[in-house]
Formats: sequence, C-alpha cells, structure tokens
Amino acid sequence: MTNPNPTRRFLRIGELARRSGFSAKALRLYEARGLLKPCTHSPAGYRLYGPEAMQRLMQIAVLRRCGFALAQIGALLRDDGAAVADLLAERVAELEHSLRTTQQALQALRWAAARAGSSSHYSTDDLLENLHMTHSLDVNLTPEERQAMLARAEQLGAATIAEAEATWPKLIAAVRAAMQAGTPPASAEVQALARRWHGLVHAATGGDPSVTRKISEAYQSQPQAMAAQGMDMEMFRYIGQAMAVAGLKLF
Amino acid sequence: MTNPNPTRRFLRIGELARRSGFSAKALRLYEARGLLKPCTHSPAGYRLYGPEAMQRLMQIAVLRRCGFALAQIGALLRDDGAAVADLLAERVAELEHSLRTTQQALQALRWAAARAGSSSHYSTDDLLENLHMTHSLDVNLTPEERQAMLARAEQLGAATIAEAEATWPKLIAAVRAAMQAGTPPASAEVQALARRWHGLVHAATGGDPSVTRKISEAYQSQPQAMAAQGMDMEMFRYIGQAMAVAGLKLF
DNA sequence: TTGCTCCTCACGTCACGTGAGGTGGC
DNA sequence: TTGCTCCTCACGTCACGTGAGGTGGC
Repeated sequence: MTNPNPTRRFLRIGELARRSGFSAKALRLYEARGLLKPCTHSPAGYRLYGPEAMQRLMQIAVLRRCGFALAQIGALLRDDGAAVADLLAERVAELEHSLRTTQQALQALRWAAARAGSSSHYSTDDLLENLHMTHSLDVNLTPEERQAMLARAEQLGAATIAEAEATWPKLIAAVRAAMQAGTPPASAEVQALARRWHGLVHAATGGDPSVTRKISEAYQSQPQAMAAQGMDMEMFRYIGQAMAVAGLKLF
Repeated sequence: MTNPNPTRRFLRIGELARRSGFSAKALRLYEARGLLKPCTHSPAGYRLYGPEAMQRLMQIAVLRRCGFALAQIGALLRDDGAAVADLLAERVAELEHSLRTTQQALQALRWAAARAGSSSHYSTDDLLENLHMTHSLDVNLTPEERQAMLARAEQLGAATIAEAEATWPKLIAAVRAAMQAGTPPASAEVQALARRWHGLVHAATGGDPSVTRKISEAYQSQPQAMAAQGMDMEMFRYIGQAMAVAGLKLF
C-alpha cells in the first residue's frame, strides 16, 4: 500500500496544517519569519515538509502558548545567544501582570453579571455603575509588604482612612490649579501642598521606601490609573519638583 | 486669573490626552469609531472637548480594562438594544478561558525559570524540555465533575492509567493508518478500532455524557490540543462515523 | 519669529484571515 | 475534464504608533 511517489513521503502544506492544528497561512507566515522551512519543494513549487517539521511545529506551539512573540520564538529556536533565561523572566513578569489584571476584570465582571442576573432590565448604566472597579493599580508588592499595608490600615482606623481618601481629590485639584496658574514649585503655596502630599503618602505607606517606590513606579507606568485619580505625569513631575525643593523624599 | 478666551473653557486634544491617560491618536480613533465626539471645534478645526468628555473616557477606560472591543463599547455606550447581559456573560466566559490558559502557561514558565536559575548554561533545548506542558486541554468541568474524574482515576489505579496512556498513541496511529489507506469506517478493522476507542473514553470519563461531550467539544475547538495527541478533525469525524455505524455513543 | 500644538493622510505593527487569479495533480 | 490543492500577491482586521507635510496660536 506504500506509494512509490516520492511526493508521498513528504507532507504538503495542507496535510501539515491539518496534523499540526496551524493554518496553512500561519505555516507560510512562519516560513517568512524564519521559524520553519519546508525541507524541499515539488517541481511545481509546492512546499514539501519532512517529519522534523512536525516536531518543530510542536515546539513552536508550546512557545506560542506561553505567549512568546514570533520574533522571540525565532530567536529561541535559532538559539542565537539570546539570553534564554532573560526572555523567560520577562515572559513570567508579563504573564503575572496579565494574570492580575485578568483576575481583577473578571472579579468586577462577575459581580456585575450577578447583578444583571437578578435584574430584569439591565442597562449599560447599571453595568457601568456595577463595574466601578477600584481602578486598582497593579503594584507587585511582596506578601510581607502587603501584610504591612493591611496592618497599617487597621492601625489607622477606618475613619482616618476615609478622611484621607476624601482629602486626596481636593489636594490633587489644588495642585492642578496651582500648576495651571503657573505657580512655581518653590512658592510657599506649592510647598505647603507638597508637605501635605508627602504626609498623606507617608501615612499610607508607613514611609517604607520600597513600597512607596513601587507604587510611584506603578502609577508612572499606568497612566490610566493616574488619570482615574485626576492626576497626570505633568502633575507628578510638578509636585516631585516641589518636594525636592522642600527636601522631602518619598523613597 | 480665569482666561476670558472661550477656547480655554474647553480642552484641546492634547490636554484631554494627558488628563485621561489615553493617547491623542486613541482619542481620534475613538471618534472615528463613534465612541467619543468633541463637543465643538475651534475656527481652525481644533477639537474642543467639554468636561463630559472626561467622564465618557473614564467609562471607556473601565470597559476597555474589562477587555471589551471598541465596537462592543460603542454598542454599550449607545445602548442600542445590545443585550448588555449577553455581552457580559460572553466576556466573563472569555476571561475565564484566558485566565486558565494564562495560569497554565505561567505555571510551566515558572517551573522552567526555576530550572534556568539553578543551571549556569540554560539553552533553548533545556527550556523546551522543561516546558513539556501537558498540553492540557481547556475543559470547563464543574467542581463535581472534576471531583468525579479524580475519584475515578484513583479507583482505576496508576497502573491502569499508565497503560491507557500508552495505548492511546498506538490506537490513534492505527486509526490514522486505516484512514489513510481509505479503509471504510464500516469495515471490521475500523469497527474494532472504534470499539477500543469507545472503551478507552468510557473508562476515562466513567461514561458521563456531560463530561464526555465537554471534552469532545474542547478538542474540537482547540485543534492544537488535538494535534498534540496526533489527532485532527478528519480523524475525529472518521472514528465518529465508525462509532455511529457500530451503534456506539460517546454522549 | 520661534516653538509648540494641532490637523489630515498614510504607512507600520502584530499574527494572522480572506479572497483573487492562476496553476499543478490525480 | 472535474474538483481539489497549491501558488503568489494583495487587502482586511484589531487598536493603535509613528512620521510627513502643513497650519494655527501665543
């Protein structure tokens, strides 16, 4: 039953696509990107793949499911001195980030879905109201740091925290007003704002420089989270300057 | 200090971009997609946004972080009879799926990263070896079904399971051979294969039709997972036909 | 006048999907 | 000869980023 036609010893692109679960188009793309080459061609120009192509594709599949980009997979498979461990660490960090944001979104949406299920006329307004996500910042604190934050919150008490949360928007608005009026960071007015700012941050973080730095960096890399608080990078730099003049350090 | 220039009462695109954390380009895109319109224009054609634009953008930001596509956000904000609850349920299901796959990838990568950390020369080969993900299928079983699967596995015993796992590749290869030889599904040979197949599935799922159907559908929607087992849709239909002829039902 | 902002194309990115129009293979 | 597969452009998708070349605003 074995076919003597040598073409039969190879897989054409359609067969390889079926067996690998990739589309033929994807296989051609991988070829263009240098990830996978047919081992030969038929006289008419058909791509012909040997059995090693399947193994290669299974490797590509594993790496793709780990979220590596095609260019990275290419570098990995070429093993061109690309620091494998570095790519690995980078990917882990990215996956951890995406895991956290997915979990947050899912939590919010499940809550909303539960509300939707128990109400007959669920509108977008209801959805938006239910989704009021705490716009939570993605800060990667250690368990100890997280624990310390909770302990501090308990020590401060609900009333103090509520007060601080009410104060922030006003303070931010005042800083924006000063900034827009062109008030110099070194002015007495802005210096006073900077001291209040520093105090609020210090109370929240307990002055832990590591925690404060992490939160600060998180805001800087998540402009949307900043915007949700009424801030932006311009303001960030502005009070930063004011605090520097005042000799105040956050971390 | 208030500027009498009416232009100052509005935000130009750059200011809105800074304050919202979106890029100006994104704001123009949202306008083109019908999500956000400037409330007016300056004589020179500059987009001018009122304070309500900021609110709109915060709504868009929440929905985006939940992973809704721009078109869906448009539908939601227009509230054009789009079944809000349906979009919600769809999004929850998608997020759950992506959460599971992210967790699996993360687990595999962390394991690999640990190996990489303890070896001085970590190559792509090592990585691929460490990543040998169980290519686990994304089946959304209920906790009860999952529990029943575990209980069944325990009852069967490790030896039986190992035997089944060794049998599958051989069985799959035999089915592929028969299919490629053009052997009709109704033939005695293929009928025997179908009975073995059915038996293996039955042993694994305990014959629970719900579980079997879920696993079957999961494979069908994840061609890569099928490929990892040496199967493809063609084979799936082929043994499906053979089982139908034999009067065997999986679910 | 200078420097900054804004405008509208238009092309690039990522990983493909989807035809269009033409040919090989059995 | 028919139907299936393959070939190479080439354009579409998604949510933008990045200039290019020109103008408004203070």
